[in-house]
Amino acid sequence: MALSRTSIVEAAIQLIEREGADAVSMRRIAAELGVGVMSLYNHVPNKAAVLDGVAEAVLSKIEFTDDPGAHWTDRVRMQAHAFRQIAHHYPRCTMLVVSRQLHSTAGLLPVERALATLRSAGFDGADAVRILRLFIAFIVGSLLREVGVTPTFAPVQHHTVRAEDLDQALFPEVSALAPLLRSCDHEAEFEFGIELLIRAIAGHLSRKEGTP
Amino acid sequence: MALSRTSIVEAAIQLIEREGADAVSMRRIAAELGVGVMSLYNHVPNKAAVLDGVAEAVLSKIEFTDDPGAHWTDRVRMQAHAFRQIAHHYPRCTMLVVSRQLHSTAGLLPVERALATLRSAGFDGADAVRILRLFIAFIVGSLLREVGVTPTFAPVQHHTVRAEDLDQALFPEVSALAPLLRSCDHEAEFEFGIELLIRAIAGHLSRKEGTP
DNA sequence: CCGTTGCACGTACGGTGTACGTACCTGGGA
DNA sequence: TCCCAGGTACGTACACCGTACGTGCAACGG
Repeated sequence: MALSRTSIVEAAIQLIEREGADAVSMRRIAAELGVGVMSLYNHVPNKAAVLDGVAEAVLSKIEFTDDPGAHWTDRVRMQAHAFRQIAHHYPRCTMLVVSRQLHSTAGLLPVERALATLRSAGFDGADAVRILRLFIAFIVGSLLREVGVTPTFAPVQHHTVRAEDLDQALFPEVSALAPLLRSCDHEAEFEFGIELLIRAIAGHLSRKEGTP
Repeated sequence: MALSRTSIVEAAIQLIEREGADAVSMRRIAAELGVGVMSLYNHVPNKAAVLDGVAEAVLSKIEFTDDPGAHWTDRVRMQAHAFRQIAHHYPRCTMLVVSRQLHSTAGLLPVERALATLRSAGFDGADAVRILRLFIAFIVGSLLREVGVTPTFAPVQHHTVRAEDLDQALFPEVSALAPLLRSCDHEAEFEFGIELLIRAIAGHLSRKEGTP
């Protein structure tokens, strides 16, 4: 396969998913492609550009199956889940996506869809932007926890601290709720948050249109 | 000053805040302290431990002025803002705090306070944990946007894309709301999100206790 | 036919984390 | 008092990193 920007980015993605973000180096990418290190620089200005490309590529793989006829709450649900699904397909790359601010138009399509949905629901421009930012903050924060819990597919990774060696007098609630804190059904947590947010902004909407 | 783990971590914090996370290296830290590189390893096992120490130290500087007598909504507000204030004092380090999962008890005190507040408000254990995770996700996501917008205190950093070179036919909403998207009053956005979340969980609570 | 252009490549430089061996200085027993 | 054991600071060395630079080859337009 001919060397190209996209083939380099693709190799970087596979390398990240296989061995983690720390393993990414120009030399490793070149070896992956069976090519000299400096040949990469004929297609890519520097390493940062490769990482930008990774974020852009992953982001553009979100599958939006938007149905403009559905109720806006269902559309919001769909878009949130579509955004979240990339974290399952590319868990290691997700950290890159959320921790780099991108300079391309790749991230604009989700934004456009979301704003259109919110506007069609009846929110004015300012509220639509605010609410979009609220959802993005929640989704990004959730993804960060999910991928942080699998830093290197570590076997069992004792969540933070062993239960028995924390002072029950100093942390009564934490030790009482330790089992709940240790385990986390990410799917259910995400669902809970999204549903609560949707209800909240629905209330925000009806409150603005004139309290019923 | 005698070399020690805390002095090394403190030097790392100041270095990060002054020159950014990329500038952090064991050699730079040693130079900062006027000391040989390998002397650091008498007090710290490796670089990752230094970064863990930075996250732990920054997190432990949160000032909680919790008033157990206040209404639980006010206590939640206070704790959320206390958490957020570290992003203002240590913007560059914040990225480290949110992108590393920590293995110490430093992060447990905020968790304990939050759980106690939620329990006193009437939530059961499972809901308290869920709601705490919801708030953390929102706060972390918000901080990530705030610090991401000032990656290196860049002068004006054209937010994502210049307004004029995006296709208004492809992105009608984005281009129409461009001014709103470009500027962001982080304080106001955070306030909006927190208030909406508090109202939402208050509704969640009254709905569980028996709909009024 | 020749010149230009573009791509793959090797070498080299400064920087990184850290394993290892060495020297000092200090404290406690003989 | 002597002596030595341990902790601390240090220098050297190695493998790896990103990438600036110069070289050779193959394709193509004149």
